[in-house]
Amino acid sequence: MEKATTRFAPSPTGYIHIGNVRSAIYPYLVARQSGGKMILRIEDTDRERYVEGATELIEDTLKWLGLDWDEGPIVGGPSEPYFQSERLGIYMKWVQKLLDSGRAYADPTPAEKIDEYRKKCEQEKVPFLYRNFRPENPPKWEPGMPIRFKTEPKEYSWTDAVMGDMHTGPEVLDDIILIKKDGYPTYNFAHIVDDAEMGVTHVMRGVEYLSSTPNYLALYEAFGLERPVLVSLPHILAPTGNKKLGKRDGAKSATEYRDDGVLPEAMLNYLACLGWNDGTEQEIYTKEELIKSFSLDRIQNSGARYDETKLLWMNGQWIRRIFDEQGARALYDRTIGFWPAEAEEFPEEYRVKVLSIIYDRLKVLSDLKTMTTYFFKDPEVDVNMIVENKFLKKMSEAELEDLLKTSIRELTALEDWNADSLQEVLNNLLEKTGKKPAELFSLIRIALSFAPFSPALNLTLDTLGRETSLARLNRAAAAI
RNA sequence: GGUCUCGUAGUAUAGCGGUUAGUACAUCGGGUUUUCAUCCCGACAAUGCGGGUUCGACUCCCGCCGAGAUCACCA
Repeated sequence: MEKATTRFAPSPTGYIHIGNVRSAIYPYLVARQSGGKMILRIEDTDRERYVEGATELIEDTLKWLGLDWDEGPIVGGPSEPYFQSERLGIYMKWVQKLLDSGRAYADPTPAEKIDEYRKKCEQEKVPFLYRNFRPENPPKWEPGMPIRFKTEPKEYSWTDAVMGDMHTGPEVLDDIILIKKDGYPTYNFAHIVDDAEMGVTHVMRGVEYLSSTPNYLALYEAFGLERPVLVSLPHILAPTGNKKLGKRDGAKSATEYRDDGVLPEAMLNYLACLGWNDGTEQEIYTKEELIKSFSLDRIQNSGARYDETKLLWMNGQWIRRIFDEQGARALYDRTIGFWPAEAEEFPEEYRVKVLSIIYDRLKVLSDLKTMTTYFFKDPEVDVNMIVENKFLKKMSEAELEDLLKTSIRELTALEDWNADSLQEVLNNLLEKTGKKPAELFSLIRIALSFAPFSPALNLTLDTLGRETSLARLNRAAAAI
């Protein structure tokens, strides 16, 4: 495969929400698959929408997901600078070529005049094409004047890697603005220049650019540039409605998911497989597997709906996978910052042990905060949880107290306190008391944790330790 | 309105003229000595509509309907 040079070229207008990060993932996969390069370019030509700090947010997101770039901010590269706002001279140089060859012109027409033309067309119900109102004798360009492309109406055919063969007539071509009156280039112009200068082979972007493609084709032609591979990425749709996912739908930033305890592996996996599949029934992919099996022609060509439930399911899968394949310690390293405050006072070994008995219940790492508190702090005794429990409510309070005391006695007698021996004691208790597991175990479980759920009883007892376990059971027995 | 794109279960998708239309999430049952979860088993559930072409159409063609994108000195 030819080495591909791809780029992710976001505008620093705020955080990038998950609907957008997929357009960073696919270029990355293409670049890595071919052994080529991935470029990060910041398209900051709109000074009004520019948001301070947005570039750092973008960089953070990419780094978190493990999408490293070979050229761009921080790492530099042969085509520096990678901020469009610092490349103004380059754009002027390119536009000058067009000015010289008569393929671009300075446009002195005031905005009001343009509005007038547009309204006139609306009234006459004909499409508004600026090229029909081109100034006859454009002046020599001077700062403060926009520069337009002088288009040649004609038909264009091209192949979009996702959408297939495309064809359009001359009616879609117009004299687009190349340089704005503030001296900054438009996206339409700047990305052509930058992609050419940076050797980009695959232009991957959202489908919203599909209809402007003929204008880009005209520009490539005017410059004598070879067309890159054009790739239109369908939108990710909001959970409801048929609109593309956006911040208004509450689309979170990738970093918010990170802060909730979604693993980057899961996020990458989910997003990559939203609207793409390799034809097999595989669901869980590592980054390496994605790089290996990704292909542009298997990208779906209709929008895909964002489904957070599936993301969370996938995150659970990844949590278990890391635990199973890399061990408790590896998963623990990912949980720093997600524990309840009280956990800090306990040794790390203890937290690892807690993690290893509850990890299969986690959907997101922040679940640790609510699910593990009773391992670090004595829970408040709530007798109602015992007497109203569906398995226990048929027993009298005296009976419950007696059952608990019997259990305490047997457990106290146990010298070697470990998961296996505890299970033996519990089994013996079952036999001795003639109770069902649902009854006996529920009672002990609640007396220990006063939580809606907890891990297997012997593991909970073992982790809590002999002293704490017995103290809690006694406390509960006294309260009944 | 012009131009372009899309249309398989609630969701994401497989399929590429002949299948009991497969898989995953979700939902609903059941199982694994308590709960929650994991895991396992099972159930429900789809080719937008109408015409062709063909022995045969989810698949090819046309029309309709529905959805989306775009028509900026925003990207």
